[in-house]
Amino acid sequence: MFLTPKQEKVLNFIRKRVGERLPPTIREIGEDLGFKSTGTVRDYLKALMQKGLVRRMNNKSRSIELTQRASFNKIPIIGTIMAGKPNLAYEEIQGYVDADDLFLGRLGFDDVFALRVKGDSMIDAGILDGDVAIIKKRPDANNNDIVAALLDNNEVTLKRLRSKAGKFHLEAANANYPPIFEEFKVIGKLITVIRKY
Amino acid sequence: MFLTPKQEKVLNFIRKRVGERLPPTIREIGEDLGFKSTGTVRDYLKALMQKGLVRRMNNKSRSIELTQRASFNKIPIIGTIMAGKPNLAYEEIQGYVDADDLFLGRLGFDDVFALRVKGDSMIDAGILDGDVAIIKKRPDANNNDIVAALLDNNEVTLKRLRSKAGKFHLEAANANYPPIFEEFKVIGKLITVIRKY
DNA sequence: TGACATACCACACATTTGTGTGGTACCATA
DNA sequence: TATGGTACCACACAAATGTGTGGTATGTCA
Repeated sequence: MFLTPKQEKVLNFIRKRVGERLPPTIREIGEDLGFKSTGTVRDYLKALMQKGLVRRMNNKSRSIELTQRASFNKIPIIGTIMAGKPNLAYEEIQGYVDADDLFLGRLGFDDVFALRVKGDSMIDAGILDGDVAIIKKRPDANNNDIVAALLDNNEVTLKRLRSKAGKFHLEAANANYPPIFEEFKVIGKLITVIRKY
Repeated sequence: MFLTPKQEKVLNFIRKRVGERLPPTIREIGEDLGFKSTGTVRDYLKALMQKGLVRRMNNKSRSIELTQRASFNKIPIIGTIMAGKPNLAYEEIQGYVDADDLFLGRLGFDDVFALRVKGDSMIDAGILDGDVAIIKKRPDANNNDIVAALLDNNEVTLKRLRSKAGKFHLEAANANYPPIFEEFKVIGKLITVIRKY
């Protein structure tokens, strides 16, 4: 029991539109797929809803939503690098990564900001000069978390938070940098690192 | 000449809605901000359009679009880590990173896929076990690019592409791994690394 | 055969949504 | 004083959009 070819086409059109910008109206779907009746489109939507791929709100224009399962922003994980025999024709897809999720997750943007990393003090943690560090404010940072911290001299630095005998200090991930015991304030916690080549 | 506080509020509401799911209707904007007339909202939209922050289509529901400049998927770069005196109240924003851009750029999804990195063979390039590697197919890979390559034994590996005397081979970024001189086929080029904490 | 799913259409109607005109009020600047 | 921007409202109307009923036709499964 899965999608009929026509249902698949309707779903793909919705995916496309949702991905591009706006979810389509019922008539827009009909136009694209060559249906002359809105009723036809509604029949398809009903089917897709019953199969759990689509959600809608009553009397709201363009309120079609893709469920997790049907969501477009997914990148196939073909294999784990260094092992396995991935098939590039996407026939051996192991699962999906939600692109949005991968990036920011379900966080709002309000308490998230980015810092471009400069320097090599975290190089042993795989954080390189030029990387973008996504930081979440309102820190519930714990021991061993990598945090952005504000130092007394007004510098912001990315370091690992360590506690020793009940007291916190900061550690670089590079033997050339000594630990920091001076006063600091944690301003956020590292949640994601992104590097573009 | 920039935004009045009220205009800012309208823009922020639009940002929020666009980011969440659907661009709002004119009446939805009015409801949220306490305007009793659709005309009021249209006045604001007109102002935002004139300032180049918003685009719309005629007679299309929910067709409000944020322009590049006002786009929501932007994360402020407050400062460069390890230097500068960033103000967390977002008053010293140096620029913006487009979140979409940061992530995949304007690539389609067709020729992009993800691999989860396993192992430590690229650790000196700051690519750690568990990272997600975004790979672009149709490789125009050059010397020194990091590539996903298919080996003769059907394994896929992430390595740096090197040419020596007109011949290509693969190098790990970890002294414990010897270079690979056997046959291989480049299947894609590393364009982005993402790490979630 | 009956029941049920797929695969459509026509068409009326309700509701939502966008458009447009005209108005009031305040404040700054020329 | 006039002009123009900001900051609203009321209300009518048009257009887009969603809802719903009732059809036809085809095929499959029991």
